[in-house]
Amino acid sequence: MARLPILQFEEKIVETVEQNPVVVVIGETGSGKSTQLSQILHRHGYTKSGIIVVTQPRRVAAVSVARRVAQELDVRLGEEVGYAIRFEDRTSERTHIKYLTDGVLLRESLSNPDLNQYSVIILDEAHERSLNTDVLMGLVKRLIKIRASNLKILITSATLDGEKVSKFFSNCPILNVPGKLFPVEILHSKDRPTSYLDSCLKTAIDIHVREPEGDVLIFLTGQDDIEKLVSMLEDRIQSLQEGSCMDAIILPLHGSLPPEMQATKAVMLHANPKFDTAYEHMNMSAKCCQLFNVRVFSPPPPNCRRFIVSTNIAETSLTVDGVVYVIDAGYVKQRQYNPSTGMYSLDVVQISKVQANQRAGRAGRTRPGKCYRLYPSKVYQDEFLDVSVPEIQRSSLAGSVLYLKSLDLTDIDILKFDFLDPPSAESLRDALKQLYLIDAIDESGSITTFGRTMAELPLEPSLSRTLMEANEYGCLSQALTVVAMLSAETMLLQGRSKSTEKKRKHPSVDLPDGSGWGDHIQLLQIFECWDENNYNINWCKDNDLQVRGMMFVKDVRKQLAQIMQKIAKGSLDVRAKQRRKENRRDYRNLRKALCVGYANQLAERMLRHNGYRTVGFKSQLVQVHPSSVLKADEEGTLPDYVVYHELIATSRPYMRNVCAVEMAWVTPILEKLEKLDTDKLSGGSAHIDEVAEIKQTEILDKKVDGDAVPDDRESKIKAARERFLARKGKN
DNA sequence: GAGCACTGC
Repeated sequence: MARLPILQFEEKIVETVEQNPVVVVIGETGSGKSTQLSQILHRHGYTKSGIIVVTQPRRVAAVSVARRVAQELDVRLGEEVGYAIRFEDRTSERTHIKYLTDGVLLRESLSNPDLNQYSVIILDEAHERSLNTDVLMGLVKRLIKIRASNLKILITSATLDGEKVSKFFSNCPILNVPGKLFPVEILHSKDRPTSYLDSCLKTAIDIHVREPEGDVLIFLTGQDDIEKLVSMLEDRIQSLQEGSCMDAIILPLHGSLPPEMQATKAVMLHANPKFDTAYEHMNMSAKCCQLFNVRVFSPPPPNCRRFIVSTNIAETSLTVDGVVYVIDAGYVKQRQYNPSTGMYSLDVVQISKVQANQRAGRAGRTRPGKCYRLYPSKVYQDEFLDVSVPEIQRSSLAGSVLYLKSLDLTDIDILKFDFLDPPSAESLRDALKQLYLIDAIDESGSITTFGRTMAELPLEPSLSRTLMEANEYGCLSQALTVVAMLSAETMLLQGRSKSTEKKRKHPSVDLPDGSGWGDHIQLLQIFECWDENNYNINWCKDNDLQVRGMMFVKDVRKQLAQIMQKIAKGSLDVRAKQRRKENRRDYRNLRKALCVGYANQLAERMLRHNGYRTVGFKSQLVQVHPSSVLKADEEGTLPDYVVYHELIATSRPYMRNVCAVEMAWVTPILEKLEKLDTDKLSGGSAHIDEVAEIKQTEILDKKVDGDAVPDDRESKIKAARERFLARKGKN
């Protein structure tokens, strides 16, 4: 193997690390930073005083990089070199180089905040700015003050972000390590196309007709566009394929393709020689096998060009060999959270410069390539952000804030926690409100005993709270199942594109329906069915459930059950097979526990129709998602109150995964909302208060569904209750 | 009566 570029910098790296507590390393693709930095420092004695730990944002990366390093050092994986990911810890007492996902490192620092066992912490791929990496950056910044004498931090980032990270760490030095990419010629379009798909199609055909062999990778935003372009390409290429040019294979690539893809991905990344066995074991459908084994991950037949039409999954998560041409439409689909409404939306946004460069780089892995950008270079220069908006500014922060509170960093004010890019004050306030409503913090913002326990569970706080309440009501086993199912929800149903939809003969007729109580109950019933069928894999297939998703649920459930056992310090009945007695008919206790956990995700039905308005947020009209199994009564009326798992704005604002609850359980929440004082919650943090005041006024200005609402919070809540009671009297 | 990019504990 050719010598990796990074090795020429070995002395420089060691010298810089020797003299500085923090070093930023800019390493382009192919520089070997992920595998070599740890080994370089190991060679220079940094494993004598502790372990060198390297974080990765993805599990496959942690595993495959660890495997590679073990190979290079000629040791057995899990001994001197190991890795730790969720459900799998392959390290031993002899481990001195350890790869892990950033989430695992956060969990570790929960029980050992100073991370004393580590002599070096390397935060790899920090430019991806995952929520966990951002929290870690804040934590290590604090750590180097405490452990100045015996801790070294390395942060790897992208060219455009290095200065900023360096500044964050008191202007620490930046080392540049070149990559091993071939040159990629960048071609910008003159104008922005009126139709991206047409423009993609034209560019792709031009390449196919004019350019020498080499695969084409096309970046689009989602499944819909991908399917459209695939069929457009098929049509067009068929019409010109009269021996005038080489053959073509057109392949879609996105996350909702069958689960076998994921497994294949892992196999490929690990370059597993047992590929064939693994492949048989995965029991692939003929189509999938064609797509992912024969086609995307192995070279095309001679005189044949592949067109891979992909989401940004091909940007970082997965590498397709043989790509020489990239077509970049310049957009990506991003999930964002709005803290004032509690609503998520999935928006198409422009990519950042870092993303654009990453995409272009995909053309230069095997030989010089070309990247066709369907936007002018002026747009790239003037409009694109340097780096994508970090996840921490696009997510609900309840989990992260609870985590930080539970660390008890007495020397740090959580609300002024030193983030590379701080989240908005509004977002922090929203997190505090959520935590207060589920008893994780008290009215002055201090973490409660409840909150500490909740922080130990690898779940969203609302679900942790549900488990704890369920434990009180004797329905822990059911609640464990529900929250585990929710953690895997997107992996459960088979990917259903419009074309596969038609092919399906019987759309899951045999699955339980939640007995009218809603989607959580249905999820519970589905798992119970599987349990009754002894976790039979064929049962999943018969019911159009992804096997991998269901297996994941089983793992999550087991992990959560273990943690709950530990917390309760006694033996709990967490068996899925537990005899379900009186609770089975109306799932009353379970629904009650969900209501307590989802105190911040409550909605009240409107008087005259089946629309709902959210309670506790700036009031909005929302609807039950059409995919829900929640049932109306004989008169066609939905339940007066529901809790929901998430609000998502697509064509309209929808509540996804709803559960019917009762008025009596809602009252305590309304009372708590009445007492809510965000100023007090944020512990008098000045900058928070300012913004809070402004927003408060905004919230109270809003009206609800045409009904004039008194202009203050207290009477608004009272009015809501009165309206409800009036309605109740009618029935 | 609708549809969803990608990760992770």
